Amino acid sequence: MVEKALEEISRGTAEVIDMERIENLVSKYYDDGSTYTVKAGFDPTGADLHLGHTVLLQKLRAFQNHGGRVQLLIGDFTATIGDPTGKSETRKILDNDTIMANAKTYQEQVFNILDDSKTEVVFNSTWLNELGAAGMVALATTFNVARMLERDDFDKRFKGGQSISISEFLYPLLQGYDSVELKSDIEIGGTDQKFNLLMGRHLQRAYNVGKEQAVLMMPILEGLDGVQKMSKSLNNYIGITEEPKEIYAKTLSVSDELMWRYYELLSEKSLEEITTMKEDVEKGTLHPKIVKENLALELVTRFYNEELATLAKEEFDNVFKSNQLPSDMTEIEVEEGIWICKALVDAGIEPSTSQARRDIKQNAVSIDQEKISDDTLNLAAGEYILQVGKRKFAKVKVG
RNA sequence: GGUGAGUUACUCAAGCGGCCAACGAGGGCAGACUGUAAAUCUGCUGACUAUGUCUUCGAAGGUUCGAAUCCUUCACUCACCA
Repeated sequence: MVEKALEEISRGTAEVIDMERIENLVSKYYDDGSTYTVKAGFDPTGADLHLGHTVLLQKLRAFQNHGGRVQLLIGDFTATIGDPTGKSETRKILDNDTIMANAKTYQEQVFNILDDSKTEVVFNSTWLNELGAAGMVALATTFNVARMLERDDFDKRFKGGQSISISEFLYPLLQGYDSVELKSDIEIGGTDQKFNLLMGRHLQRAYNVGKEQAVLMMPILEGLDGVQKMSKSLNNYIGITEEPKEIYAKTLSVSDELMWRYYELLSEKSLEEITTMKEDVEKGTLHPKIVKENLALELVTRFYNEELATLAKEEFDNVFKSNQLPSDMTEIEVEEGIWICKALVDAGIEPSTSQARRDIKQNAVSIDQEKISDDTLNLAAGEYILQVGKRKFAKVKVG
């Protein structure tokens, strides 16, 4: 039992520090039922969760299945600083209302995956607001600049002659201090959080908490481009609240290589199954497209249900395999004789008439499935289906 | 506080007082090929019913027939010195 639990817990991890401690906690749970705490911090800087977040959430869920009590930390205080992780420049700070609104949406979405009876949501402003100047100074004395500069992103920026704000030095300290307050047994985070996560251990020691948290790091999920990490700001993400057909379509658009990565980090399928599929694809007995479709179906099913997943697939196949039209598209009514470019802008499928002209010149625009080439065209009364590229459609009523 | 260097579009980055809506690369969009995949090739990439007009090169002023380019002030960044 303990063996299986540990296997589930270690699946897909990038690095674990103090695995022994995790083993002890889990086996103690199976011995006498005593629970332990697992901390994970979320920065309420964006409103919606995407698949990148779910990698961590699923791991938390795994802990919950084996005696872990999750401390879901909303970094509302630290969000006012901005985590320097992976940033090449100082991040813009957010105002309080936005942060609170984001935190709220987070909580609504998180319990898609987490068991809320085993989750405690905490805000770090609760204790950080109380810390005060003296507390901050005491906290800052536990660390020094040279070690802070060891951090890769600071180091790069420092050597590259870019600005680092003093407040950014405080970020790792404050995140680590959260672990002191929460007396966490384990903290999990992305590999890019390593420095911050280790800070938790350092500070738990410095403040004599009586234990040092184990640290479990998950790989960073690449975004749809397969290169950069999935993030809202890079617009390469799949949000968990997106429409089923969006999730389906976006999943299908990832490269074959990246698909295996997604399987590893996101799918519930066992590692053996995945390996078998991979071999079959290499042997040529299994088409990679089928494998990708299954992944897309699994993801839609997770956030909605099987029925909607099937629908999403049917819709997708209709539109792109049989070249039919999507079942729903934006509809607008316009006046007779409207200029085609204007109509495209009004329908929201082109950002400007200039762009519309360019696209028409490049054979990207069609009316009722017929490509057009005249960018001075005016529409006579009637109903038309306008299309730009492969995926932007609109129904226009003229007259 | 002093000295010097810098700020150009989504990002990096070139830019000689007129040939600058601004080289190039990445990204993005579109076309071909496909499995709406990747890779590859090609075109486009400020706005405007448009061979022209308008707004853009950190901000505000100025010099000039004409300024991204020269001058002044301000803001921000970096380096060295204190």
